[in-house]
Amino acid sequence: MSVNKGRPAGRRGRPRAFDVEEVLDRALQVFWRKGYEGASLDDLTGAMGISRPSLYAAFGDKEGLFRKALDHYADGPLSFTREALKEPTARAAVERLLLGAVKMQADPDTPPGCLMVHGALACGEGADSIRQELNSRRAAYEADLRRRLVRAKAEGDLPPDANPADLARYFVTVVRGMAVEAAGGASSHQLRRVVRLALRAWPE
Amino acid sequence: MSVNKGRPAGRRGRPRAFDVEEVLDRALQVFWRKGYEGASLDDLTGAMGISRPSLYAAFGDKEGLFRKALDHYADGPLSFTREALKEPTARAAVERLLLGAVKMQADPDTPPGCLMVHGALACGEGADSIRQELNSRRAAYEADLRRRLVRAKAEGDLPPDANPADLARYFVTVVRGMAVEAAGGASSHQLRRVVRLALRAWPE
DNA sequence: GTATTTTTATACTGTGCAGTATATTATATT
DNA sequence: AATATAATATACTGCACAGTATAAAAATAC
Repeated sequence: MSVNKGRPAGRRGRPRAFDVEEVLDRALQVFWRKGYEGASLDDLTGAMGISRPSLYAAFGDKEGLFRKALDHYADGPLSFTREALKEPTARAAVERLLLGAVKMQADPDTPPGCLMVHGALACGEGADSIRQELNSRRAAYEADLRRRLVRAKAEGDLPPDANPADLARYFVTVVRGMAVEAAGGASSHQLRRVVRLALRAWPE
Repeated sequence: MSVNKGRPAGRRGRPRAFDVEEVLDRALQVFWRKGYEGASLDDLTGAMGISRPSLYAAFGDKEGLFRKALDHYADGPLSFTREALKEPTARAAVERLLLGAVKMQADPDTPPGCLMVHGALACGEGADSIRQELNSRRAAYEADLRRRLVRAKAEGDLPPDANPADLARYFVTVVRGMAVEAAGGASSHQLRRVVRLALRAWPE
């Protein structure tokens, strides 16, 4: 209990015995598997390997911890979305987005499904601010895709009669449906076949 | 408190002061809006207008009540699925299935989304039997659609290279994605545009 | 070495939960 | 009318939960 991992000198007092990013990752796994309200503080502290007061000192409260875990999720498992949208063609971007979603949602090393879908639905009325946060984050991902498709249309990468807003909503709807299926036990093989069919809606 | 609505003679003792189907419908609304674990017994008894012991006497326990509410859901809001599959062509059946799902999920008179999707995700590990029940019920709906598409293929109503299992999974995935979107506030107008695109995957 | 500051360990608090015990009320039977 | 039976109303039980108070431990500052 005297590790003091590369902390800047000048910080007085007893040093933290844990690495914030590491325990955040453990917390993310718990929230991902159980949802916001389904994850109890005993679940969280048990998986994180820290005590309750340590958690509160480092993250504020359960909601603060969840928001930090959400950021961690966006920067880690969900980072493929940013990369996907950089593909040169809209078609390639969407294909990579869908297949990336499959890979993430059915990855055997992480809980099945999607934290944002699971979290938003598995969330009573008491945690309304959490639900709003998740809704707005999901809306932001849809908006990113929509902007990418608007750009594609301007570039002639999509036919003139294509509707970027409708297409974006359709594809994120498929992604969220796959999250439900993955949470129910669907395999990545099955979901890839869903992707293949979903892409047949592509405007040619 | 002495209504005694058409109960068969010979039932001794104080008669029920409530109608079972009616309070079941109230319970369904609560579960639909809040999920299985999110619905407390105070929520339920409050909406149903009956006392706690009456609930336990009539439905066993919370899980028993939920299962009865699920049956009520299948017989009511979800009954359109049986009708949809009776359409003469597979294409018409799927179209009616998707549009019926939109109507149900975005009906302003009922909670948004789908009880089975919401219930399965908003369900901690404590209620594992509930989750399994919902998973198997959802699988049953997918199987119904698959059988309808297998029949269509045998009748020449689908091309020989069409894959009924893949198509069924794809369309139920879209339906579940729409349930997530509806729970997040999507309108029926928006969801109908999703349906229009989803149907472009239809094998011609 | 002593004081100061921050983290940690343990144990607690109040609240909401599902389920139940007890007593009362309303009906049918006799 | 008296009795048996089933449903209701009220209040309770034990438990899990998020959050916290208190004191001990581990580091820096002087």
